[in-house]
Formats: sequence, C-alpha cells, structure tokens
Amino acid sequence: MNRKLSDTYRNLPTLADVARSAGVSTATVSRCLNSPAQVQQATRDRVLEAVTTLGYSPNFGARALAARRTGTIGAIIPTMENAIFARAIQAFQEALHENGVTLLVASSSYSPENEADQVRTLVARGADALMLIGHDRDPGIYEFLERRGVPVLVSWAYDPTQARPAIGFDNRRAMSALADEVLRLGHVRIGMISALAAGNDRARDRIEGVRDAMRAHGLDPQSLHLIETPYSIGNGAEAMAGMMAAPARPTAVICGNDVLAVGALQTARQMGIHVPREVSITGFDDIELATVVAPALTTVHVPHREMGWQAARLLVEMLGGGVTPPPVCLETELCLRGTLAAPSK
Amino acid sequence: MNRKLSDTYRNLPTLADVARSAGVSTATVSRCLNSPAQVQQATRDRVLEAVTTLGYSPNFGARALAARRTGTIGAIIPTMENAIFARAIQAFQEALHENGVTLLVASSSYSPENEADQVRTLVARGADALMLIGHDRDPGIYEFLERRGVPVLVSWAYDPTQARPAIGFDNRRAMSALADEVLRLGHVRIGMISALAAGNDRARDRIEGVRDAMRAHGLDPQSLHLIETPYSIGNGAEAMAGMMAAPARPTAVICGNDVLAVGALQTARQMGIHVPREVSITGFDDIELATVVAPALTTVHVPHREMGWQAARLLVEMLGGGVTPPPVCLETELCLRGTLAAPSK
DNA sequence: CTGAAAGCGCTAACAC
DNA sequence: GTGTTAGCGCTTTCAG
Repeated sequence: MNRKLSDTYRNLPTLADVARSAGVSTATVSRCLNSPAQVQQATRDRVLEAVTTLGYSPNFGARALAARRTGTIGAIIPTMENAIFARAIQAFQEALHENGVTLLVASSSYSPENEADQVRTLVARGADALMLIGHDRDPGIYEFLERRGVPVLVSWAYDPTQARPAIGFDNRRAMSALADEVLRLGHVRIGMISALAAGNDRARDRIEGVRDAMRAHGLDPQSLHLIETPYSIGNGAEAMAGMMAAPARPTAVICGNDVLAVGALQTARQMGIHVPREVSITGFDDIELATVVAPALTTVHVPHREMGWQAARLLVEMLGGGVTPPPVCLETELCLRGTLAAPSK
Repeated sequence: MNRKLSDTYRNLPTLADVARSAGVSTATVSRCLNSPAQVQQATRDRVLEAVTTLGYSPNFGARALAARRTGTIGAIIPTMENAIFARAIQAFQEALHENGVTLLVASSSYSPENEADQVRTLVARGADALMLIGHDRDPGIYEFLERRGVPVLVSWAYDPTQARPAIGFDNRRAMSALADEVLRLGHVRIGMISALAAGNDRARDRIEGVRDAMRAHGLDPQSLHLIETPYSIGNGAEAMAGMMAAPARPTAVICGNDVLAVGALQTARQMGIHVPREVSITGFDDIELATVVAPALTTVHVPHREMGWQAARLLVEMLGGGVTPPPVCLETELCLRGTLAAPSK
C-alpha cells in the first residue's frame, strides 16, 4: 500500500488492479467492459469476478478523456416547472438510458441568453450531443456547436424549410386545424392568448395558424385580438381578464397552450362568465391539466412520449453513425371537449 | 499542423495551444482559469485574450481526471411527470448553477431497484455528490456511496432519528396538523388515499400523522379506511370511486398528496357527490394544481423552492469543506381552502 | 508569481 | 484472443 493519495483516504480500485487480480492485461479488462464479445468466455468470467470482488467501477474522467466522448446528451428545455415538457423528457431519458446514454437536463426559463449560456455549460460538461426545443435561436449558437462537432437535434417543431435534424410537429397546421373548428362553429370575434413570440417559433407558428384559419373563413386576420404573455396559469388568467374587459368581447379565446388556457378558464369562472356558453376557450398540448379542469379543455393532443423516445432514437443514431437524419414530422390530434361550443346567438 | 487526429477533422485548441499562444506555461493558463487571483494581472489578460481568440474551452474528461472531481451533482427523484418535484428541482438547479455545479437529474419511477440502478449510473457518470428523496432505501446503497466517498443529502424528509445530512420537513407532524383540523370539524368516518407505503417513508409518515390525530381525538386509528395506490390523478380517482362505493362512506378523505386529491375530486364530481358538503377532500404539497381545481384544495404547503435552494447550499458546503451538516427542518403551513368543511348533519 | 514535469485511469491502435 | 504501450488534456506539487 504505497499509493500517494494525499488527504482523503480513498483508494478505489483501478483497471490495473482488476487486471492484476485477474491475471490479464488492462486492455482485456477494458474489452470485457466495453465489447465483451471480443473476449473469450473463460477470461471474461475471471475478469468480471475480479471486478465484483474488488468493487471496481470505471473512472468517468479517465474514460471520457481516452474515449473522447462522455456518453452524455444534454437537453435544454424552456421550463421544468410545468408539465409541458415533463412527459417528453421522461420518455427521452428512459430511451437514452436503455442505450447507455445519460441525460443532462437544463432549463432556459424561456430566455435566449440563458439558453446560450446553458449550451456552453452543457458542452463544457462534455455533452456529446444536444437536444434543443425549436429552431429559433442565434445562428452563432449553431456555429459554435458545429465548430465543436456537437450534433444538435431540434424538437417540438417541424419546419420543412429548416434542414437540420428535427423531430416535431407542424405547430402552424395543428393550430390552424383547431382554429378552423372554432370558426366553423360560427365564432367571429376571436381572441388569442399566446406565449411571447420573440425567440419562440412554436408560439409564432401557432399564431400564424390561427390567422390562416381566419383567412380561410373570410375573416380579417388583423382583427385577431392577440395578447402575448409568458407561460403561466397566472398570466393566462390576467390576460383573460383584460380580454373580457374589452368593449367587444371575443366569443372564443384560443390559447397558445393548456397552461394559459387553464388560467383563462379560471378567470372566466371568477368573473361569472359561463364556459362555453358565453365564451369558448381552447388550449394546446393536451397535458394532464386539460382533463382535470371542468369543463375539460378542448385542445390539440401532442404525442409527447413518442416525440421523446423518437428524439432519443435519432440522437443515438446521429452519435453512432455520424449520420444526419432528415426532419421527422409527427401527427397531432384535435381533442374536442367541453370548453368549445357554438356562440350563443 | 501535425496532429494525428484520425478521421473526424476536429482540432480543438488545448491548454498547450493557449499557453504557446500567450507565451506562458500550461500551468499558468490552468491557474488563470481556476484561481485567477494567483496570477499577475498582466499575464492573466494576455492568457484570457489567447483563450478567446482561440475559442478555447477546457476538455471535461481531462479536467475531471486530473482534478478528481467533475463539478456535477446527481439527483434522483421519484418522477418528473408531475409537478411535485419540479419546483424544488428547478430551484435546486438554479442554485447549483450559480455555484458552478451542474445538476444531473434521473428519475426512479418510485421503484427501489430502479433507484439503486440510477445511483450506480450517476456515480459512474462522475457525480461528486447525490441528492436523494427520503431516507428509506437499502442500506447497501448508503454503504456503496460511503465506500466511494460520494456524499449524500436526503431531502423531502426530516427525521431526527436519522443522522445523515438532510433537508426536509416533518411529514408526520405536518399531516397530523392537517388531520387535526379535519377532525376538529367533527368528521368521524375518515378515509385516506395514500401513495404506496413500501419503500416510501414520506408516505408512511403521512399515514402515521393521520393516525396520531385520530388518537388525539379519541378515535380508533384502526378505523381509518386506507387505500394505497401509485401517485397519479387516475389512481386517485379510482381509489376514490372504491371508497365512495363502500357501505359507510367516509365524510372526509385525506389524500397523501395533491395529485391523488385532484383525482378524488374528479371522481366526486363525476359521481355527483358535492364537495365539501357531502365529502371533504384534502391534499398535500400545495402544487399549482391545488388552486386550479374548483373548489380549491385544502392542503399542506411545502416550501419547495426553499428546500431546493437550501439543498444546493448544503451540498456545496459538503463538497467544499468535507463537512457533515446536521439535518435541517423546514416548516410547512396549512392551506385551508374550499374542499374542507364540517360534515353535514 | 511562474515553469517543469509527473501523473490522473482508461482506450485503442498495433503487434503477437 | 490477448498483451503492450502511447497518448487523451488537464491539474498540481515542487522548484525557482
């Protein structure tokens, strides 16, 4: 026992210890751990036994240094505080875990500067690849990642004009389909409560989706009463209050997501405005919240779990083969529930 | 340019490149980055300039290997799918980030085996320390961490009989206070919908809290109609349906957390049972959901954000000084809202 | 305050 | 199949 580990008395076994104990070379031990097929059964058994008796576990830094990769993927989501991204991230993590990849999650709080910062942090932490939400960000970020050879997968958005790998859905078309449903019922005065559109392509696309539908129904898209506010139930409630105080109240309020919609619903209840008789409200995402409120929220179902696990699949593919898969478009689905009805005449 | 980087053309600058470019040794560059105070202003400026012009960023693996730490802390929470842990984790992450520490989050899906697996994964990923929820787990896990010199902080639970570092609240006392409030209103037939108690000390403590209150009010704790079920709105709803179908319905149903309570509320609504006139329902945690439902949920407020950031503070302390801080107990608060009332006679 | 140099523990050619 | 060995890029004594 003549190691020179200074103060902290921590003498963890190393590859060399295992090799010695099993009477093989370090290379063989390494192979047993990384590509067992290359090692003879008998040798392997001996080595694995040594591993367990010594309680060996590889040193992360050393491995990362020598292999030039960490087996870690970073994801930056706008927020962890509500359920919007939770389900997808959970599925994403599970699928990555099955492939021996660890997920590092960070959140940007919907701030572009914050996100840029997190990108740098994750790369500095050795993320082999990144999963980001939406395409819309400073091109410098993409250049930085390119230069460092860190592949990126964009998720939550499908935009055929963007060539980079992506898995998502067509926010504009999905919202347009929902708005079409609203307009077909005869609503003419339309309100919309959206997330802040700056730096958020999903929010912008959803707004445009509503305008598309208005055009298709012969309405002036400029007549859309639009309020932008950060995502939160409270903000949705506040925006709704403003909207309902206006002289010509909309008869239908389309919300950029379920969280805002639930806030709007809350305000309607407080103001004694009946939903859907006096005002219809719709959401987007179909998170659990949507079916918990009464009446249940009409919304657009997003295949969160599938998006999560497919994202993992794509990323693992990108890392393994160095390939650049084409963008994947998932289908969304209209959920017609209690908060939408024809305007009362 | 005579590097031997094989196929992938990726020639990122190294410490040595920076040193050469700035005309100093690698040691000096390292110091500039890690303890700038030790370097003369002029030298430092020169080095930092070289860093930016070369676009240098340290290699994670190399740094981890040489420094024998990664600057990463792992957290394992039971689930990311609902908001119970979201707020605390968000605060935890923010506070760690401010201290230059990166958070690695994993979830166990409330499965002990899964958790044990994640512990090993996180340690293998180089986590310098771990944050776990609750004390209750196989002692082997604590031994494993001890042997590897990985400090642990338990959170979400305060149990004075456990010596290890912890930050949480007294689940038993908090639930007892809530149950006391219920019983004081005159409820006698009490139901409880709890999370699975096996391997979950928080759930067990909350059940005992209810029983404590019953004893204090002269009721037989055995008369508590208890149903255990995994956390989810759907399961809460189902348990409630079973409970309301029983011959002698409880007049108050105490739920182990808000998620279950919201499910119970949903069932009551569907069955046309008025809350709180015909049955009172209470939750625990005070997540956003609690105020979104109607009537709003009577529950126990848990200081999630504070728990998160204090956990970060403690962990940073433990890593820095090698100290073992004593357990910290936070206060919870009763939130009396619409779902609780005296039983109708 | 700065430089020289010895590793940190592991992987991946390459040789046998 | 298995062994040898040269690094991977950085931190950290130890001298100066």
